[in-house]
Amino acid sequence: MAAVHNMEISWALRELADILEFLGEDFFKVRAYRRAAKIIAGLERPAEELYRQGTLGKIPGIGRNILAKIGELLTKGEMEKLKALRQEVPAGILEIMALPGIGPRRARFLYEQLGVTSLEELERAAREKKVRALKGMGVKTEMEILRSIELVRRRQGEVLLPLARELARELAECVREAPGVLAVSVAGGVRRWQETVGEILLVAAAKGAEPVLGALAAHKRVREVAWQGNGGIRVQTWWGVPVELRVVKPEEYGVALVKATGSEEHCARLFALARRKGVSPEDLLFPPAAGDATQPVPEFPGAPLPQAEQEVYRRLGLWPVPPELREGGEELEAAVRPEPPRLIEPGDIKGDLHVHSDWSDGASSILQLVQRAKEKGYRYIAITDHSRSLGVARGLSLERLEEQHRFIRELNEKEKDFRVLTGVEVEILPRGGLDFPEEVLAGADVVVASIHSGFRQDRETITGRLLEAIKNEHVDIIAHPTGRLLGEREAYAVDMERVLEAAAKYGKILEINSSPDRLDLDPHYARLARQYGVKVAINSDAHDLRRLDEVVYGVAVARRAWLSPEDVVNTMDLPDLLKILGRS
DNA sequence: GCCGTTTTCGGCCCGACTGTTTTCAGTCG
Repeated sequence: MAAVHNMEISWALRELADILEFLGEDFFKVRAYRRAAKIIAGLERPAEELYRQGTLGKIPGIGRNILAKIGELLTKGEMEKLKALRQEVPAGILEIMALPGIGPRRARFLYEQLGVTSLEELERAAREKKVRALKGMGVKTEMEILRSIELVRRRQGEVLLPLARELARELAECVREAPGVLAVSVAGGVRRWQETVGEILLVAAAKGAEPVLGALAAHKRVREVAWQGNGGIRVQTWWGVPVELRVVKPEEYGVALVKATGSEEHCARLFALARRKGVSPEDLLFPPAAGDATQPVPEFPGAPLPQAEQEVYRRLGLWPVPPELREGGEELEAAVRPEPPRLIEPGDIKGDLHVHSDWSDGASSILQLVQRAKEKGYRYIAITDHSRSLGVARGLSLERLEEQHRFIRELNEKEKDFRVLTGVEVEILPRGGLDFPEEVLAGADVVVASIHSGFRQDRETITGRLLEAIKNEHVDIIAHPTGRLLGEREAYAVDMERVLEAAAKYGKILEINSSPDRLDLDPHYARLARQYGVKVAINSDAHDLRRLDEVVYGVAVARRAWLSPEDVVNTMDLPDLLKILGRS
């Protein structure tokens, strides 16, 4: 593992971009840094490796300057320019600039007019009604600022799942290699595939705790030790996520993993059940079996559980409950039944119905996407680039769309056992209606419709736009139905029950968007979808090759919603799928 | 900042929405 993680390089570049933007630097320069940050974050291999090989600078978007800055970070541990700029700009201003509705200009204006350099100071100024007095700002802006600050506060300390998984993987590896460790596993929200987490829990089995605790404390990602003792340690990391490790005696491993993985509710009910059944704590002691330590952070939802943990559930007369279900709902009642539900697994997915290519704002060519889809074992993939009105995403004009569909049809003539579906992600326009005329939509294999504008419209308006799209006979799938961006933007005001009702009536599919910052539908609505008889599609919405793999996050959402393969359209073989899409 | 190869300088990003305003600046996707 590289010493400097790709994420860390990406963060540094992004911070550089933010500061330069605040300072009023040229738009294109700022964008260049942002692009580079995104490119580095999307790399499949450590940038450090590529840098040493001399191939990092060959990637489009990484030019001489940015390459040199990355080099500095890799060799000296910091970027000179970033260090210097940090002196110039108080860190809190970047937080102000990150508020929705506040860009570089307003952040600068607030700073100059009110002298605010942090969220706290801005909040005070807003409460004292000083913001509304400024030129160009009013009561609404002031209220909006207070609301956004509230939102930021609430999500503080929560990170998206992929970041937590990455950190957990590194630290678990380190623990596994510590002396005397028999097994280690991540637990808690990460293991339950919760969408965001506030901490990472690790459980290890070892004869002696001290050397194991010491190994974690000495890890390079660890910033400081919060506490240590009694077989446990809690540390703060440089990535901002606290990590707690519990080291238990080998025979306690299974039950310790159960306790550390389930929600409080799940565990309380589980151990109440044990008492009712007269199962003593001694009856629940199971040491790790051979092979229990193979994968500390499960690679995909539905991965096999450690034997020691399975034994705990079996001893209580239950089938081993998958971590994604351990939320304290009805999973324990369900688990007394002889057969566990057949939850969807990544291997059930036969294709992706929402993918962007370099024809619009994707980074990869159609051929690359097709190649990767085949490698993943898919039978089909739909290329669904943006429609014309989404300018920033280089939305396709009518002519470009037709050209692309011609290209794809020609491609299919050479394909055997694989089908590239023509598609489009068509804008649901702010005033209602769709961005392409009927006859164009009629010509596509898959029409994905979604909202990218007018997020702040009222409930009636937004719901109305979605209902209109659902009623359109050519629309197949509503993508990211609530529009939320985790940690950035709340869902728009939508009456999801009416949307589901309409989707059921018109036979439309709702998406579980697998992007880790969307996960939209969420488990609650995904489950509701099934109750309404609405099928879902688990799509990646990938903008590059690597993100095709994010579909596991969507599968995790579906599992958390108790969905089976038959609830999900892209588990179907092509003929059945085409039938559902009305294209057979 | 990056890129190109009719190149080493000029193009790259644009339309819509929002809140504040009577004509527009700032923000966003």
